Amino acid sequence: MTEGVTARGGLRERKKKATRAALVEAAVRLAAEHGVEHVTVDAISAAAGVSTRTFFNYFDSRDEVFVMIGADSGERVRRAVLAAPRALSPLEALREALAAELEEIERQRDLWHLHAEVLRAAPQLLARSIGAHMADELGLAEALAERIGEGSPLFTPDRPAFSTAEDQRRRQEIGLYPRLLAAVGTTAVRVAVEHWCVRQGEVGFADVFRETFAHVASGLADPAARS
Amino acid sequence: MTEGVTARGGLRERKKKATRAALVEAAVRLAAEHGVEHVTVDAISAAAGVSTRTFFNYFDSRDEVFVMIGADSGERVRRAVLAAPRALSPLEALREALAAELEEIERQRDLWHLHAEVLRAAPQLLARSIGAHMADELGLAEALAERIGEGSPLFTPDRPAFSTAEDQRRRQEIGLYPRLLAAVGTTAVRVAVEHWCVRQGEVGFADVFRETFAHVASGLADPAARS
DNA sequence: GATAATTTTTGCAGGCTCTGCATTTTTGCG
DNA sequence: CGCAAAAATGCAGAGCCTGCAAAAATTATC
Repeated sequence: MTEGVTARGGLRERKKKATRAALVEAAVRLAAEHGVEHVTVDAISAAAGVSTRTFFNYFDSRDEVFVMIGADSGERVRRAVLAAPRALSPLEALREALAAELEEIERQRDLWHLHAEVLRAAPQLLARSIGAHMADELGLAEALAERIGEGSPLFTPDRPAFSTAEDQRRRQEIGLYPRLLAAVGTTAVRVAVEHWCVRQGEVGFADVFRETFAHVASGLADPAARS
Repeated sequence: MTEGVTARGGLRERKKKATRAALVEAAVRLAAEHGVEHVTVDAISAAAGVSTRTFFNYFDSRDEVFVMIGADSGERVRRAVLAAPRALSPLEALREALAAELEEIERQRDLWHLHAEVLRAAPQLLARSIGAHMADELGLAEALAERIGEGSPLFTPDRPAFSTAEDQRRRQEIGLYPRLLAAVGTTAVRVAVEHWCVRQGEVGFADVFRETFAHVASGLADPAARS
């Protein structure tokens, strides 16, 4: 296997991370070559050197292996939102937190580009990817609510992502504004990424990102109607 | 079968609509009773009085039957956007178009409430539902682009929703602003609906909807910082 | 009204996804 | 080394989904 430079945690933990990464990489590589639909769990598992059954010990479904990139993005963004200078408005704080995270992702350019290509050719998976992000959305809304000072500090940085029954209760505690902020923020990121993917090469991502948030901050005023 | 009062189209066409509706209703009813996960395609088909194989002639996947409500919403919204008075800003035009469609949906209250309950208990399906709406998003962006006057009039009201290869090309024709507008608009609707579901009974949906779009129009300014 | 053409339904075979359970292998530790 | 915990594996089985060809239903035509 690949040699883990980071010796954090026991060998057991490192091996699990390695296996997971191997599965993701094998899956994305195979998908880029043969098309997502023609990649079976058997093939992914074989390429990663584990049994088919083991695959399902790591991922709940076949599709999940294609969308599980940046699994810990959510937590970093939440922390950044809470740590942002209080001089920033909520929207600005969110913008900066997301911008920082996107720079982080840019650093793993290659794998991410391959991933983006795979997802772009598979709208069905893109949908599920959005769904995965939606788990983050609720946590992000909580972080924003706490930053704004609304409600009690029920935020705990690392928390299981999905828990239907629990979510229900948590949703009730959060106001409309923080939730809208979180939702629109992630939506803006998605649109920026999509738009940038389409115009790849023409413009830098940072520019697209800034422009997108400028539109949002202006209340989506008609850019054609300059007065 | 149920007697179609509307005699439009041949018997064949009416029967297909009836079968589809029967499948949806059976699915939702069974899901509300036993939980989505425990409803098999066999059970749905049996309850609707058709074979299992026939189910898959109507829906591409088991999940689709749970999210296929308001399938023609997208087209109506697009038409409304194009028909809106030119005095309205793009965001206002979109808001009014969506508001009208939501009123329309409210009219089929019962089935929709059951549906909402089923989806709320199944985040995985909610994700797919969002995905289904995303197909509309692109078409909505086109309609908005045309209304704004940007680019050529490539909008044709009724068009197949999904066509991966084709989408690619269409995306390139649309600017960032219309796409962002479409995405944020549908996101705002989603947040409004979710928030309203959680606070059911406390407030009317129309109020939540107005408040949500007011936030968006204000550029998501901090409502706590009144100056 | 009977027959032909078209569409829809259906059964069936088969592959893939995913789960539970028992077993084997690996790892952590004294 | 030997023992306990954790992970990987094999296997059986349910369920999802897709071609394909035969059967049934609807529409068109005479």
